[in-house]
Parts: sequence; C-alpha cells; structure tokens
Amino acid sequence: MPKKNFDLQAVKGTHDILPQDQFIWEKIRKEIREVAEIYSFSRIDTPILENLDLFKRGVGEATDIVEKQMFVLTTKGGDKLVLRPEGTSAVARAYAQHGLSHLSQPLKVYYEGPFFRYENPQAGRYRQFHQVGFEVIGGENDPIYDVQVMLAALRLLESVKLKNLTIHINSIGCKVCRPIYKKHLLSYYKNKKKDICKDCNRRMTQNPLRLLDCKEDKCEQAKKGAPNIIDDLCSVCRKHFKGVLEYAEELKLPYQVDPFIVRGLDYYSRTVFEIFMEETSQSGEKITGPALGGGGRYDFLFESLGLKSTSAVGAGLGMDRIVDVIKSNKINIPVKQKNKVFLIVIGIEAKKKGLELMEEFIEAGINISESMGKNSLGAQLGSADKAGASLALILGQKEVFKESIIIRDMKTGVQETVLLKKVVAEIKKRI
RNA sequence: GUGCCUGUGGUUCAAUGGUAGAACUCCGCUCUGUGGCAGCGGCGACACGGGUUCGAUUCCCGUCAGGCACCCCA
Repeated sequence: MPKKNFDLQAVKGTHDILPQDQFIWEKIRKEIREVAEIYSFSRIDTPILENLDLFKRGVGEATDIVEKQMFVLTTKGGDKLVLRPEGTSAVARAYAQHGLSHLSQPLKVYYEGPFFRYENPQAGRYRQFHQVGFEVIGGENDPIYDVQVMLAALRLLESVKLKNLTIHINSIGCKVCRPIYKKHLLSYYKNKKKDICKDCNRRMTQNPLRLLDCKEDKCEQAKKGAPNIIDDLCSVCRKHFKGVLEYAEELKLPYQVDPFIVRGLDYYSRTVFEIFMEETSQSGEKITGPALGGGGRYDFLFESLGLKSTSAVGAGLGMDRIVDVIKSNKINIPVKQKNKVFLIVIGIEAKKKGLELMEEFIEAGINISESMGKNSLGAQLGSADKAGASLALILGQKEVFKESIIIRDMKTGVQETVLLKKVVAEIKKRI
C-alpha cells in the first residue's frame, strides 16, 4: 500500500463483507426467505433512520440502548434522528402508521438489515450489525405465537447447519405480577448487600431483575436461594407460560426453563427467550456460546407508543454472529456450482472472433467468462480452472480458419470439435 | 464508558537499537495448441503521531484499531 496520509480503515465496530464471504451471507438470506415463506411471514423494510422519540418511548428511556448506545443525528432543521438500534419498535411504528391492523390478523412480518449500537466492539459485537427478525402482531394473545417465532428462529439456525442449539425460556410476568416479584427479590437481597458485588448493589436500585444475570462467583452463590419469578406469576401469566411450554414440548423444541433470562428492553412482558449454541471447549467441557438470538412478547409496546393495546411477540437473530459461528466451526456451506463456461482464445484473429462469440452467448442468456488478456493456452486453462468452469471453449487459429471450436469438459478432459455456428446451441444443451 | 492484552506484506509467522526474512497467496515468464505440477522471476509490510537516541520496526508516551473482561446484547 502506498504511503497514506489518513486512516484507510473501516470505522470502529463496522466491517466489510468481502467477496469471499458473500456466499455465506447469501445462503443465510436465502434461508431467511424460505423459513419466512414456510411460516407465512411477509417481508417488511423500514428505514434505517427513525425519530429518536420512537425508541425512547418504545425501548424505554432507562435502558442501555437508549441511554448510551444510540447513534443520534441532528438534522439541519433540528430534528433528532437515530440510526435504528433495533427493529421491533420500527415495525410497530409502521404497523400503526399504515393501519396494518386492518389486514388479516395477526400480521406476521420479517425484516433483515443493518442496525446500529454505539458499544465497545469485540468478537460478535459490532456497532453496525445485521439482524433478522420475525414478528407476530395483533390477533389473539396466544402462546402458540410465542412458540412460532421461536420455531422460525430455530429453523433458520438449523438450516445453516448449526447444531446443539438450546432455547432458554423464561416468563417475566406482566404489569401486575412483575412488581410483586421485584419486591420479593429485593427483600431477599436486602440483608445480602455484603455478599454481592458492587455492580449488583447498583442493580438493586436500578434494575433489580438484572441481579439474576450477574456471573460473579459470590453473586452466583447469593442467587441460589433467590425467589423464582415463576412463583409470583399471576394466574393469567402463569397460564400463558404453561401454554408456551406445552407447545414447545409438543414440538420437541430443545428448550429449557431458565429463570435467569431477563432481557433489558422495557417492552418485554411474559415470555422472554434467548437462543444459544453449546460449544465444546478445548478442555472438553460444554460451554454456552454467545447468544445467537432472542426475543419475547411485547404486549405493552403499543401502549408505550400511545397506541391501542395490541398483543405481539417477536424474535431476532444476529446475522454477523451466525456467520462468525459458521466460520469458526468450519461449517461447510455448499456453494451451488453453476455450470460455468470459459472461453479460451489463441491468437489475434481468435480474440476478435471470441468477442463476437461472447455476445452471442450473452444474447442466449449463457454466462461466459474469459481471460483473453492472457496469451498462452496453459495460462488460460489455469484461469478457467480457478474460475471453476465446467466447460471450456477453445478457439485457436486453426479453429477460426475452419469455423469450428473445441468444447472441453474440464473434469474429464474429453474434447470434441463442433462448428462455430452450432456451439451456442450445443452448450445450451449441456448446461 | 472502565480495566487488561495485542498491532511486521493480502494471510500465517520470524528476526533486529544500524529500516526487515520465510511460507502460502497474487502477478509474470518458460507456455500461441492443452489446466491444479515444476522451474525461474516479480509486486508487496514494521498502524499513526510524538519522545529518548548519533540512529527506533525494536525502548517510552499518546492516538487509532482489534481481542478479552465488565456493562449489555444480536
């Protein structure tokens, strides 16, 4: 690289997706489309820019996302816009704005695209990341939809050959029962202040549910006798949770109830879940990898946005993390080998004729590659090989003179000579 | 935002207070009549800025970036 006088570097936390990785992304996108079709989710695309207020009210003013993770822009007119940090609020906005409640309910939509959070990057955590989401909005508040979004997320992961997946499910109750549980939790921790870390002491006032998330040794100890939210669920939430588990059982989903799944966004209620992949560490023990996705029910989001109360549930998956896992586990994503045709020319006359011939192929809708800048036959065959061509067409001086061309099967090396004017038809037959 | 570790060609790694070597990749030639080989040749790097020094890629500081942990999550 020549001497540079500025940083030729992607912005912190962003990354390029290079040509050699595109097939993995393309595969994931393809599977997203297929899973969406099977489970009848329609695609929705919302803008990358939204008003700041949408997330303040939707995700919640006191959440990390809103407090410190948003890229906020100010327009010339003084409006506050943000690069969207998540998709659910935006989908809810679109649902309200376009009166989508007048389509048949529930509305099932999916989206896929870039999202932005201002955080310190590390493996699997980016400032610009790609997420795919499935949302079920409106209709009955039925646990079957909770399980359906889990199912869609799970099937998507399975479709790219991810193994040892587990869904950790919990219920965090509703407006009625969650405050009761918080009270119980706090009274349990009241005389344990000395036994927990300073972060947890902070959590006691700020976000008590997060106490359950801490991984400090002493806090793990302290957690052991902590009350379980399941015991405090109101009868409606309890019934809903039971329904979720029954459906999950019926579908034989690889799930486990995990009372420590809490999730940090305000809009969640009742069902919450996260999907992990279990990996085997070097010492042979099973470890839980990073969360590949998560989601839950958000029955109160619409109210927070000042809209008519609407039941809804969704799941999101991190596409970058999926790609990272595929790469680090060396999961083999088969590339569909198109029958590529490669044109080889020898000599100036053949080059001229070759250009003409290529146009004929293009007109016939056949993709054809070449490396006509090279001269030697060997070099061109090498290029054909690298390009993964299955057939090579060899046009030399002799052939130009005889108005014929050689078709070479790159795998077997079998060659045959056909008339130049018949070659397009002949190739069409073969691919 | 905090703490710790790291930064040498495209990639993986060396060496060194006197400005750097290799392997793979890439390009070219042998090769205008038959490909994955071989032989030969070539392009290409000390992240950036400052300090110490006669001299810094090497030591020190800062910046940037990456990784790990916290926080949180996708």
